[in-house]
This record gives sequence, C-alpha cells and structure tokens, in this order.
Amino acid sequence: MGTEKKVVVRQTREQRVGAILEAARMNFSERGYESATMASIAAQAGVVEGSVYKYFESKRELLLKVIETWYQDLVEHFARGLPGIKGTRNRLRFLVWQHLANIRRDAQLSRLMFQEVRLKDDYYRSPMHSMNIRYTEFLLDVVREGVANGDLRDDVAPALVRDMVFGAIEHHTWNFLCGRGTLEVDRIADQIADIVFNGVRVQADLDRAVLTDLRRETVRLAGIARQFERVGPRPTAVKGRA
Amino acid sequence: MGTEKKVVVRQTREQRVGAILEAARMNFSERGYESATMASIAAQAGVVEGSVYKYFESKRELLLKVIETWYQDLVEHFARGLPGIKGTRNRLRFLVWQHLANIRRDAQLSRLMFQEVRLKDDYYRSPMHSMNIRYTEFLLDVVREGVANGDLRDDVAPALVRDMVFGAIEHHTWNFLCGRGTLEVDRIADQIADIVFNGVRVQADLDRAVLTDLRRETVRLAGIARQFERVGPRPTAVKGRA
DNA sequence: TAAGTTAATGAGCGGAACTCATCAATATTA
DNA sequence: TAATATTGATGAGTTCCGCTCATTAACTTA
Repeated sequence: MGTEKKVVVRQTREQRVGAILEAARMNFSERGYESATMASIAAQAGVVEGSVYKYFESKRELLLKVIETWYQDLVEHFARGLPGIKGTRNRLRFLVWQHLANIRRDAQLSRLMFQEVRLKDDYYRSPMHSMNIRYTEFLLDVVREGVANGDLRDDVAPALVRDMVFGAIEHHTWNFLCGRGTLEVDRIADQIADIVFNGVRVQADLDRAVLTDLRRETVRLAGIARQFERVGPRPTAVKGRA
Repeated sequence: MGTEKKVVVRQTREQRVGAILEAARMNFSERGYESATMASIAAQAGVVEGSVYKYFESKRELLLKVIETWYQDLVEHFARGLPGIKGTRNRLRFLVWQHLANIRRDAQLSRLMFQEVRLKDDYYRSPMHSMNIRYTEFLLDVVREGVANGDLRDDVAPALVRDMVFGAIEHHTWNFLCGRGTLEVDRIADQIADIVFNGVRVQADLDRAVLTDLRRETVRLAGIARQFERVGPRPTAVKGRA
C-alpha cells in the first residue's frame, strides 16, 4: 500500500514525435478529425496530453503533419511509371488509374485529405497545397504534351481537364470512402480516361486513317476507270458527255 | 436606480423559427460553420441561447435546416427550362450552365453545402441526400435519353457521366467559392458540356456519312475497274494471275 | 557533484455546445 | 372574473475539449 513511485522514462524527441504521429494517424483515421481527441491520441502514444503540445502546436497542426508525412511519399512516387508509357491516351489512363489505386489503398487518409484538409481555409498556406500542385502537374503535362503533338485539341484549358479528371474521381470514390460499396479501379480508370480522352482529342484518328486509305484507293480506281472510260463498254450511269 | 423591469414580448413559434433561421444563415455564411457560435446566432435573432434549443435540437440540425430551406427551392426550380430545350448536347449544356449559375449566385450557401453538409456522415440520413438525388436526376435522364436516341454511347455508365459533370464543376468552382478569382459561367459551361458530350457521343456522324459515300463510290469504281482489268492495258502492279 | 537543460507531468483555464429548473405571458376553463 | 394550464423565454449551470503553464525530475555538462 505504499505510495507507488512512478518512474518516468525519458525518450528522445524523435521517438516521441514518431509515437504521437502514429497514434494521431490511427485516431484520425478511425474516428475522424472532430471525434478524435488529443487526450486519446496522447494516451495511445504513451504520454500525457500536455506533452503532445510540446511537439505540436495544435490539434490541427498534428493533423496536417500526419497527412503531410503520408502525402509526401505519395507525391514522390506518383507517376513513377509514366516515362515508360507512350501515347497520350495510355499516359492519361495511367495517371487516372494510379490516382484511383492510391485512393483505394489509403482510403482513410484520402478521406481526411478530401474532407478535412483540402476544403479548409489554411490549406492554401500549408505545404499540402504545393505538393498537390506537383501531384496534379503530371496530368497537366500529359495534356499539354497531347496538345503539342496534335493528339488533343488546343481549344480546351488543360486546367479544366485536370479539374474534370480529379473532380470525377473524387466524386465517384466518395461513396467508397464513406464505407459504402467497393471501388473498381481498373474499370473506372478505363471509363474516365476514355471519356476524357475522347472529349478532348482531335476528332477521329481511326476514322481519319480509314478515310485516307479510302481516298487513296478511290483516286487509284478513278485513274484506272478513266483510262478505260473511252474504250470500254459504256457504263450505265455516266451522264453529261460532251 | 430602481430595478429595471424587463418586459418579455412573447412571439409565435413561426416568428422565432424564422428569425433564428435567418440569423443562422447569415452567421454560417459569413463565418463558416465552426466559427459561428450559437450565442451570436441567438443574439442576432433576439433571443437567448437556450431558446434556440427550444426550436432546434443542435447546432448541426440548425445548419441542416438552413441549407434545406435554401436547397428545397433550388431543386424545385432546377431544370425548369429543360423541356424547352432540344438535343442532347444543348440539354447537357443547359444543366451544366444552370448548376454553375446556381453556385455563383448562392456562393456561400453552396460552399456550406459542399464543405459542411455533403461530406459529413449524417448527410445520407438527411433530407439533403434525397433532394440531391432529385437534383442530379435531371442530368442522369438527359444522358439516358441521349443513349436511347443514339446520340450517346451505351457503354458508359450514366452515373459516371454525372460524377464527371458535378465533380468537374465542384473542383473548378472551389477557388471561386473560397473568394479567389471569379467564375465565368458561360465559358466554363460551354467547355465542360463540350468535353463531356464529345467524350460520350457516338463517334463522328459527319465523318461516317463521308465514309459511307466513299465506300459506296469505291465499290462502284472497283467494279468498273474489274470489268476492264482483263481487256485493258495491263496494270503495272497486278500480281498473282493464274 | 553542482548546475544547467529539457522531457514530462497534471492541474487548471477558457470557450462553446448543450441542459434544466424556473418564471411569467398568454390561453383555457370553471 | 378568477383559477388553472400551457408554453415562450430565461440564464445560470454542466460538460467536454483544446490548450496553457508552473513544477518536477531525468538526463547532460562543467
């Protein structure tokens, strides 16, 4: 029954910061930003509430750090396979697919990003904003390339194409992120890339090729036909002879 | 200084509810949901804080009622001009245009809708969800019509087209809703409708007509050429004769 | 070993959503 | 008209949670 002496083990700054970030990530992911409390994050990290404020200025800064740590990697690895992919359509599809795959893999963090970070006032002042610009720049570049090499029309703003792609993806994935239903990455990637590409491409590459062939063939045949028109059996439908 | 007797004027339920909703709308619009306080809403409505809870269960319910009151009208009037517009492309453009125009007109309430209502867990249980389904159903119908009458491809999910349109619009308008820059309703409506329509329409009506003509002509000429191949001057490139 | 540094504590503050016992203006009834 | 019921209105709490800070004690350095 003696007074228990609590031995406090002091740890390095890095260890504590790591433990707190980890606990914060779990709490925010599972309960959402509002419902998560600093007390429970602190408890899970094995420190007392006040200690958290030694390393992070506020609950919000803690959230931003959690997201930032995750998003950093995401941005760096996004579009890593892009250089190996040729053709505007394929490159476009790849970026759409990868973004969808990222969202499915890190569903809870993606949800926090969309819901708690991107829509708030301090987003534009946070590092997330510039990272997001880098993230979306890949797609912007693919579109600009497509315009430059004649695959895509030059009368659409690349930024609007970007808004369409990312807007469509976020809208579509929201149900999944709320735990309602699944996310068919491949099928949806195909469809979105398909619609967008068709929407902004220079019209009818395939048809044009067929058209060119047909024109060439017609000219050839017409030449042959002309040679024989004077000597052969009179064609039934030829009119206007001089 | 005698004790001032405060005369409390009692009002009807409807008057109070109206005043509180009005005050809430202003507070939420100007300061955002978080920053607005029940105390300031109550003060502006001319009641004490506790009274607000006589008419509304919680701050959140008050927000939902504010948005609901506004959104109700919006849904009812949305697509009012649609029956007078013919052609899938025009009908699509009209809906895009009107949605953009709605957002520009009621910027602050739209922002609340996107930021505080649609992304929260209780959205699906709120009347807003079913109203939103009605709102977006118009576009879904236009797409289904377009598929039915052969304007649009039948291999794209109408729901995905809906996600693209509304996702693109929300993404694009967010800067404007945050007070950064303007919103060019007409130009953006044209571009979005254009991209989406091209993205999902049945390919190239004009080209197909030209193609059909060329095919027919080629077949005719080929027939003529064949008739003369045996008797005329031997073509230079003909091989494989038996 | 003394002094300094800083990790860690936990009691407490402030603000905001929300509750509730009470009052009193109006409506109803005897 | 007087007694009673109803309900609009009050404002002083309560609770919860983010955040602060004076204090303690585990390490480091001289």
